[in-house]
Amino acid sequence: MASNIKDVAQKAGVSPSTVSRVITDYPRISQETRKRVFAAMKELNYHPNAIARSLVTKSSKTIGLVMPGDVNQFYMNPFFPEVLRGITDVAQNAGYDLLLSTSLPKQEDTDTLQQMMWSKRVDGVILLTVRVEDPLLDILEKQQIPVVLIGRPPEKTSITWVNNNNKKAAYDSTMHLLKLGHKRIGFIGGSPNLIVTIDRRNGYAEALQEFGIAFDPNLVVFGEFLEEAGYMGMMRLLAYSERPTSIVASDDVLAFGAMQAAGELGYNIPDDLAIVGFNDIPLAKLANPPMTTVNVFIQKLGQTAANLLIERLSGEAPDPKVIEIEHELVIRRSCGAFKHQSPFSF
Amino acid sequence: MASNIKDVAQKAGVSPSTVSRVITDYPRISQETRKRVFAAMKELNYHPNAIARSLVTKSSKTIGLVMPGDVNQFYMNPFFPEVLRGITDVAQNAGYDLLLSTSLPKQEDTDTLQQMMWSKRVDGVILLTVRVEDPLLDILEKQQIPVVLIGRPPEKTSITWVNNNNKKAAYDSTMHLLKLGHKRIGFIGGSPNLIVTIDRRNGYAEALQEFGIAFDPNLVVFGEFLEEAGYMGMMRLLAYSERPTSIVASDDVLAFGAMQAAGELGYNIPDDLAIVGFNDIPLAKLANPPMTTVNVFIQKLGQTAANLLIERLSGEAPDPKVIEIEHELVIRRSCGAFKHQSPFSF
DNA sequence: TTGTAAGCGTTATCAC
DNA sequence: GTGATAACGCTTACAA
Repeated sequence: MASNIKDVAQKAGVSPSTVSRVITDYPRISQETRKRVFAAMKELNYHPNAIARSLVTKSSKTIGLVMPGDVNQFYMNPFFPEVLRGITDVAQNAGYDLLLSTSLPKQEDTDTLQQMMWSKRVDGVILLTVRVEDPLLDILEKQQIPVVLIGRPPEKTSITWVNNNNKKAAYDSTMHLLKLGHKRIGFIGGSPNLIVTIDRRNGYAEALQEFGIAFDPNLVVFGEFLEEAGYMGMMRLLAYSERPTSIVASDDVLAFGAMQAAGELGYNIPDDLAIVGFNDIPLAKLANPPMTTVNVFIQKLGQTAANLLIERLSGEAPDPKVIEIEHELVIRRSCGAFKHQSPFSF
Repeated sequence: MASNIKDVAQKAGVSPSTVSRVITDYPRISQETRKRVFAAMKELNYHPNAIARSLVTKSSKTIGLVMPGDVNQFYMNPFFPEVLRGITDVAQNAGYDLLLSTSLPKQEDTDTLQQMMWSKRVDGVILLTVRVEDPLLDILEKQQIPVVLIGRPPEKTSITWVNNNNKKAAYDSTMHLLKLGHKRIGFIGGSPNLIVTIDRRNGYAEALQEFGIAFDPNLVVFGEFLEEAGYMGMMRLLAYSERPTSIVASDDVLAFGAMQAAGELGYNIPDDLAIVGFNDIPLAKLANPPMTTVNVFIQKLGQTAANLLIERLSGEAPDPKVIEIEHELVIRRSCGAFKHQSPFSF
């Protein structure tokens, strides 16, 4: 059933190499034979075997995607589809496919990465987030193939990465609350073993310090990047004897959970409790009240990472690069700065 | 740098075939040589070339994922990460990786599918949703490799598919509103060129009919599966001279948009306007008020599809199969049935 | 402009 | 238990 290049060659009355040349758009080939070859390909319903081609060209035109730790949980945060959107966008225009490598629950993700890097199934890898003391980084140092990180590696490395200035971003949103007059500001962080969480916490702390407000560990909680964590975190903060008047959540999903908890417990947002989120997910503007949040341009993060990787793969830009994606505080009603605003413009 | 099976063989003092046998866990091999081979592999930092292996075994241990039409938009709906979660879960346990094929914007997705199916890069394909008169189905009929559909194909086909009973599900949620006394029920549908949208609309219509309520086309709107569409759709329905007292939205994201519009325009939910959504996305319970919605067990949809495909790939279950995933109406406050309920239990 | 032949790194078949 | 050797389907010098 499945025909190969030899069949086509025979039917077209040419050699396999000629067929190969037609497939790969080799210029010096006569229109006549090209036409004959195409006809034969069509007649035999021929489709090139990408595997065989990869074996000889040593390129799979595929980008590997790796997420450390619990993949399941990573998928659940709206960050994932958004960053994937950016990566896909660039990849498809450059003719690359995407391989999601799925490590077994028991298997170390380091093994998965190793396999991916050495198996020749991908030309390059994008690592989607970075943990504190991430063992994957050691592997990446001895990279076998080009790698781009989304997120900040903990130390100086020779790896290319793209990231927001998360510290500054959290600083900005905290500062926004401080300027609105808040003195007791809580922080609800995501997974504490992710660098991004640490950076945002530090930005929060720095803003407080700049306002001469003592850092109170009882006002800081961490969880996973899930609604539940925001809900529970808010509970804890509100139960504190010196409860906060506002919250910096390091993720919109956390902020949603926090808003729900606050609402249930009889607090009005933003009057009793101002909340600022992170990421500006599509539903943020539909929250009640619409959520003030930091847009970190996730899609651009993905696009930039994919672009950097593809540049490397094309032989350009061999040096490790660092690119910072901008962020922007999107002020809506949950922080009390506005009273009304429609989420859509006509 | 990169070593191959020959290098390992040489270093271990055995033949390449023996090394291959060690790699593939061939039983009849002496512990002695096995140990020597492993040592050599480690010393040379050898990793098998998956491409070369695929070429001869004719299997890539990879499942292809295809979504028709605008990939970008598909990613944006929470359905995507959730179904992917289910697929990943099963795939990783069976040792399969996932390939996201990204068709160029201009390129027909039929071409992309063809390429994927013939290029030998994937062993099977999961098609993530089905359009009305989907041209991809014609291609799938002449399947080259096993395929599983998520969603209902429009006619009798010889393809394996898994789906919710979307008609029944919409019937159930509409019936719920009817039993609460609603007579004017609006329908906000997603993309009208998707089978799932049509099925849900039909279930809605059937319930009305059963209650002897005339179908009013002015109470039915369609859009994309995005917040904006729900917002705009709601506007249109509320502007109607005989405005609805309740809404069946065929997606939670649409319902969010609809709730936002209603709120802005001064309607109280559920008192002035009851709303029922679809999918039970994580944020549904955090809506204000918490959203009544149909849980369609998206993750299970993905798991089942992956399982069916992998069964086929393992040589089992060669006949086309159809599996229906259950659904469940999750009653929260947006339809007025309850007044209060906490989204989390302790 | 086209053909011949070697080789990409494996596994499978058949010996021994 | 282990080793030669021939594929797998393609690209790419090198020749013509």
